[in-house]
Amino acid sequence: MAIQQIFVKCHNCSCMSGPFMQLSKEEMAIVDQNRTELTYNKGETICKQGSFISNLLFIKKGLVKFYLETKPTPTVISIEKNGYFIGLQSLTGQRIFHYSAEALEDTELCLVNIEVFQGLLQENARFATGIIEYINKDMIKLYERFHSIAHKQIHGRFAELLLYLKDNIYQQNPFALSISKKDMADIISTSNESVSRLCSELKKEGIIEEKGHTITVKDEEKLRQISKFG
Amino acid sequence: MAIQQIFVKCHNCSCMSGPFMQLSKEEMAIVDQNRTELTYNKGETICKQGSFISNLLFIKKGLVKFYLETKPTPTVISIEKNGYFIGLQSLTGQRIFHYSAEALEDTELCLVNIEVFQGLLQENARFATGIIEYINKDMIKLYERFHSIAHKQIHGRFAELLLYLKDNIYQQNPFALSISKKDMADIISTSNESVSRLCSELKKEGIIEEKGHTITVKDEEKLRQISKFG
DNA sequence: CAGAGAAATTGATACAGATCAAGTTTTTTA
DNA sequence: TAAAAAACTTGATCTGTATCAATTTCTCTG
Repeated sequence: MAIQQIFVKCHNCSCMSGPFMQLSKEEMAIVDQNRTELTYNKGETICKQGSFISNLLFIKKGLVKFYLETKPTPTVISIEKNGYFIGLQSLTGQRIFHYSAEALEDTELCLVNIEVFQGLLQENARFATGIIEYINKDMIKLYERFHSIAHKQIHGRFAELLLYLKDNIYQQNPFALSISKKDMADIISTSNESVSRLCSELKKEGIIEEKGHTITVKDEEKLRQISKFG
Repeated sequence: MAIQQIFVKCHNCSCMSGPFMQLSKEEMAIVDQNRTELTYNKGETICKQGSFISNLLFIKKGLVKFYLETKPTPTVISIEKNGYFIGLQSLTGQRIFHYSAEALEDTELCLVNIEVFQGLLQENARFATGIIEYINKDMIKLYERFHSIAHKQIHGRFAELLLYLKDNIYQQNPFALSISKKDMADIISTSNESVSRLCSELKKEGIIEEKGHTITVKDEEKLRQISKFG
C-alpha cells in the first residue's frame, strides 16, 4: 500500500453524489482536512473482521471483496466497486469491523477519520438521514442475496453472478474477469469444481463464451431464466 | 385486528430504551399525538412486501416472522419479539415494505406515522444516529444468519435455532413453542420432515426433551457444539 | 364428542452438489 | 526460460437433504 500524494479535493470527488451532498462547505472542509488516500494491491487485506476501526473507507477505484472470517470457508457478503463506503456498519457502540475486506483488483481508497464522521452525524441530521438511506440500500441488497443462497441452487446462483458482474461490476458485455473462479465459488457458496462445471455447461449450451479471462454473454435471456428459476 | 383503547403514554413505554431516549419532551409529545395501537391475532399478516408504508411499527408484545415473498417457499429473514421496530429499512426514496410480516403469536403493535418519524430524523441528529446504530445491529445479525444458511448444515442450523429460541425469544429453559415445526423449517431453510428428524435425533441422544409443545434443553453444552460445528 | 383437516412422524428413494483424484493449463518466481 | 506453484478442468464417487409416500397424532369445528 502506498500513500497517494496528489489528492482531488472532496467537492470534485465521486463520493459527492451520495449523503455527502448534504454537507455544508464548512463541513466538507473538515472532511477534507481529516482524510487521506491509499492504494492497495490486488490480494491485499484492507481490513480484518474484529479489528478496531479508525477510518471509514470510500472506494475510489477497484474492486473489493467483503467476507466473514468463517472456517473452513470464508462467507462472502458482497463485492463492491468504486462508490462504496466501507465501515458504516461499525457506527455502533463497539467500533470494530464486522467483516474483512480484500482488494480483488488494485484499489484506491479514501480514508475519513471516524470520529470526524461521527461528529458530522451528530451535527447534521440531513447527513445522518442520507447515511440511513445508504445503509438501508445495502441491507435490502443483502436480503436478495440471502434469498439466493437460501433457496436457489448453484445454476441459478451462478447465472445471477454472471449477470451481476456484467451489469453492475464491469458494465460491459465482453468483460474481462479480474477475479478467480475460486472467488466466484466463494461468492455463491459452492466449490471451485462446481464453478468449473457450471461454466463448461453454459459454454456447451452457447449461453456464454470464454476466451482466457474474457467472458461474453451470448444469450442473456436464457441466462436470466436460469438465474430466476434454476 | 382491534384498536386498543387504553394507551400507555410514550414516556412509560418500553421503546424508550432505544433511540427514542434522544428525543426531547416536545418531540415525544409529537410522537404521542401521531401514533396508535393495534392487536394482530396469531397467523395474521401485519405487512406485505411491496406495499406502501405509512407507519413504522413497534412490537409491544408478541412474536413476528419477517419473510420475503419468494416462490415456492418464503425466505424467512428473522423472527422478532417485543422491542423491535418494523419498517426502518423502508426509510429510503421508495417508501415500501421490503419484507412481509406475520404474527406468530397474538401481537400488540404501536404504529407511528412515518412522515412524523422522518421529520424527527431531519430535526434531531442524535435521534438519527441512534437509528443508524439500531439498523446496524440488525444488519450484523443478518450477517451471522447469512453465514449460517450459507455454510452450516441443518444439524447446526437447528441447534442454533433452539438456542436462539431459548436464550432470546422465550428466555427460559423449559419453553413452550408458539411456532410450528413448519415455521422452524422455514426459518432454517429446510423441510418440515427434516425438522422432525432432527428433533427426534436430539431427543434420542438426550440433548433435548419434548412434551407436547414444551421443549427442555437438557445438554446445552452439546447443543452448542452442534450449533458451532454441526 | 365425533369427524375432518392440519401438523407431525417415519421410512424409502432420488438427486444435487461436495469431495476425492488425476490430470492440464496458466501464472509466478528464480 | 525452466521449474515450481497455483489455478482450473473433468470424471468418479459419496453424502446430506429434499422429495415422495404412508401413517399417526393433534387440533379445530360443528
